[in-house]
Amino acid sequence: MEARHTLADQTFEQLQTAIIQGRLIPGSKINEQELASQYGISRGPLREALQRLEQRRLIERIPHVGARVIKLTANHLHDLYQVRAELEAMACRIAASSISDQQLIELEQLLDRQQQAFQSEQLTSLQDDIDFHVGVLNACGNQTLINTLCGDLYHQLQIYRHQCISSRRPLQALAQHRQILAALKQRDGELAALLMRRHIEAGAANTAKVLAAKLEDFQDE
Amino acid sequence: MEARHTLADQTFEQLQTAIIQGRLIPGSKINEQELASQYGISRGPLREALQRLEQRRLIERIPHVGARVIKLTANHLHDLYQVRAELEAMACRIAASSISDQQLIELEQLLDRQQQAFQSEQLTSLQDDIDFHVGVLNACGNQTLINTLCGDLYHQLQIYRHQCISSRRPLQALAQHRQILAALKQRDGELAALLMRRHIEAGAANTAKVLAAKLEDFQDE
DNA sequence: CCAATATCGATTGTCGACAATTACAGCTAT
DNA sequence: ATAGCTGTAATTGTCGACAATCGATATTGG
Repeated sequence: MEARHTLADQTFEQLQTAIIQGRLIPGSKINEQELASQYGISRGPLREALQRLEQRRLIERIPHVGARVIKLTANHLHDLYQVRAELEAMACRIAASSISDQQLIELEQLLDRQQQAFQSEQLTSLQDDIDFHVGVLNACGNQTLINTLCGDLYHQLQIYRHQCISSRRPLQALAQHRQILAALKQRDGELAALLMRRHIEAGAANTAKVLAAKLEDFQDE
Repeated sequence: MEARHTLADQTFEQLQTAIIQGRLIPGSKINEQELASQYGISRGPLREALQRLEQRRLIERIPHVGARVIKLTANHLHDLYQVRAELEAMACRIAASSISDQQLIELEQLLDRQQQAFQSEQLTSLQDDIDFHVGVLNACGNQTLINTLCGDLYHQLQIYRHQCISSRRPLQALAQHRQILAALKQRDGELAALLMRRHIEAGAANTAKVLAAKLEDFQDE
């Protein structure tokens, strides 16, 4: 509950989750007046929120014309995952030589909790996967790398992952996370990077398949 | 002269160059009222410009407190160049297999023009170096990669590069650019990536050295 | 004399109204 | 009937003023 208690920030967060969850459908136009009164605020803070969404590439704005939610395309998805794989592999390579024993323990505990939660509830959350990746990221210590992934790319990715919930394979993902963690433990950066790249590419292929099916259905535009 | 003719955009551009050129000194506080009247506009558009500068990490804002220009630190510089090297090496790897003959020719012509300009005027512009890198980037075709570098990282880097004009070695840089281009011509992605990484790391070391000297002088805080 | 607190000034956040630009509808002319 | 133009309505950009919050100074109690 990270409260930056300003209306613009709150509205930004709400709009972001609305977009990620698909409540604001991709490609639809955004009316400032309408949204503002809908959220019970003025157009000032709303415009600030919209601008931040634009910088995160969740919406597209044209001066004097307006804002639209971004559309989902196979190309965009491909580009996103390609950059993500490269950067997270890099994070692994760095983290392997800089991660602390404490951080290693925390990551292991995180995976244990997730495995336990899965065995009992049998349902997995998208957040679980993200938590592990963010953990590795933080361990690498490169703030620019962290900002680039957490501040920009992850939010765009979440749109696709939420739209394409897919036949996700949480057990497989969990096993891959354990492999990556083992490599980090052994300070084998190259192996960790390789495993991370494969893990992400598997997820990309999976998401892309579901997206293709979805785009097939909506033959519109 | 890419005109997005809205006051907020114009002000954003002007403020950005002001920061990059060091006219707004790093770490200094920003007064909205003062800046607004200085640019002859209202606080509305100015705040939009400030917010975009914040997203590009050229300034830092705290709610109800205000905005400050970012400070230059050796750590930040290191992180920036590390990510940049990785991403541009990646761009080379992709571009090697996707660049068109036309694009190859244009890059060569660009380098020819730069060499000619250098031989006649004996002075080199920072923009020349950027132009080549952007050219390679565009050739790779990954829009996410392009956005990440051009939209975020480059602007932060330019602050350091402008502050640390350094004993730049334009001839050496030009030669390295030619080597990279040659590798691209031969469709040797791995070689191009390697050369690009070395080229960037050389620039990083150079800039870091100058920055260290600068920080030595300003022993403040 | 120092510390904690209250008050004041300054700065930021928010609002409603006005100006500028665009999109659409209807009309005219070919 | 369609292409181009024109006027109007709707939407976005901009402004000035008000409200909320923070930092610094002054004050009071120990």
